[in-house]
Amino acid sequence: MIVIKSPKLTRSEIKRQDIIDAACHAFQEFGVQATSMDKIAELAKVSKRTVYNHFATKQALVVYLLNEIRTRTLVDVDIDTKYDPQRSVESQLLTLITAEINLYSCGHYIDLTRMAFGHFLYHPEELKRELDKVMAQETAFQRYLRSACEHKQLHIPDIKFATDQLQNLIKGSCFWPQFLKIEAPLTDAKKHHIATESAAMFLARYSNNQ
Amino acid sequence: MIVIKSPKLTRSEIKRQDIIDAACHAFQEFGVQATSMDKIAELAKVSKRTVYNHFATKQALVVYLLNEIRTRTLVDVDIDTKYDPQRSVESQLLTLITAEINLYSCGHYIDLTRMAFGHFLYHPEELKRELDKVMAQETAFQRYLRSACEHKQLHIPDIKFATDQLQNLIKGSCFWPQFLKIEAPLTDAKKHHIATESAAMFLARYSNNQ
DNA sequence: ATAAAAGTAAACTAATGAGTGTAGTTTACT
DNA sequence: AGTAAACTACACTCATTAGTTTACTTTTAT
Repeated sequence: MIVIKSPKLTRSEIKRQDIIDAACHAFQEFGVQATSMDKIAELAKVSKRTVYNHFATKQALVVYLLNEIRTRTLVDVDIDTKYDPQRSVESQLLTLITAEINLYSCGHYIDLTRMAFGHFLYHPEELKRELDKVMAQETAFQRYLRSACEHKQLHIPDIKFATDQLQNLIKGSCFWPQFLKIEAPLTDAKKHHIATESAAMFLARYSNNQ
Repeated sequence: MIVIKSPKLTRSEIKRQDIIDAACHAFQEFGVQATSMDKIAELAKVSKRTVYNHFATKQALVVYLLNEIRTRTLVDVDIDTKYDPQRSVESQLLTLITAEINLYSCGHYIDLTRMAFGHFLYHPEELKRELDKVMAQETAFQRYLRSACEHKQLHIPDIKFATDQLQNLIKGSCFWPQFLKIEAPLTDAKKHHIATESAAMFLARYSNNQ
């Protein structure tokens, strides 16, 4: 369960935080639709009126959380994305893949996505808009692959497509099963296995060596 | 939109079918929660009481549809899954992949999954149970890969894992984007491209030749 | 032709949920 | 200490929804 916190202390802000935590928790567990404002007030141990003092409508609360979520999750994106001649491509790719897997595994990412999902599944236009904002930054792989191609370490005719392939390999094992809660969280051993195997398959296809 | 039909003719059965169609349609479009029984009656052009004559509760209607869906979607699974020495592995793999892609692309599959999803996203235990029923039959790839390994055409240490990898490559491009309605339906050219590239990557990793 | 089976419209219950209004209490700040 | 801002409990409105009841009509099958 994700919990959004910041270190301040007035009573009003504490209450507000309690509301946010409760909403976050409940939305993730039961979905937005199935969570009433009364329930949130009860969970936050706050009067219903206070909830409405902080968030004029339920929709406002949902929107606030979704924005908060996007800004909080997009912090970790800046890894080095240039090919480094000192290290093997395989090793560098593994680093990137591992970072991606860890993003998915921290729990936050999944929980947040679950919440966003419940809200957006039947609002595809809104979803697309939000997703486009994210997409702009989701190109760490792409940048690295382009760089490695320029150094003749990889041979990739269509970098966007190859990026998708690699991401599909990872998400299919690390993201979706967790998202659907049909599999237990991955152990480090499994994560490592998936990372090396994904890299191996990708390099088998696109490596320039031999 | 999926429509479940069978060719009979009493008035009662026509009405029943209208209800089922309407429910199917509405559940897929708006989600189960957001669709009221009144709405279904209205869409089916049937009195509310008639809905309740056919389905005692909303839950019963949902359950009926989900079962219907499972049995209807699982028809197409029986393709030949043995390695055929007369044809190349690549060609055979392409056949299987194409069949899988077509399953995802027929629209039915996606729509049905969307509906099931809205229902199951916050009922993980139920989801797992349903999924297990499906899993038992989702091994067409697995059977073929095992067969090809026995004929020394492929070298795969972990067949289950490799199957997942292949399926992830396909689903990531053909299923999830459609499911989320963030991409237009695939053209035949795109489908073919994804199929050949998935096969190419898979074989680059696991082929025994060379 | 007629009776049983199935459909209809419309009014109903009971519950839930979003959001408001109010009168009184607690907290924070000067 | 005193005031404004924020919190509380609680009663309220209004809309929606699952499911029922009733009195009546249409279909179907003998």
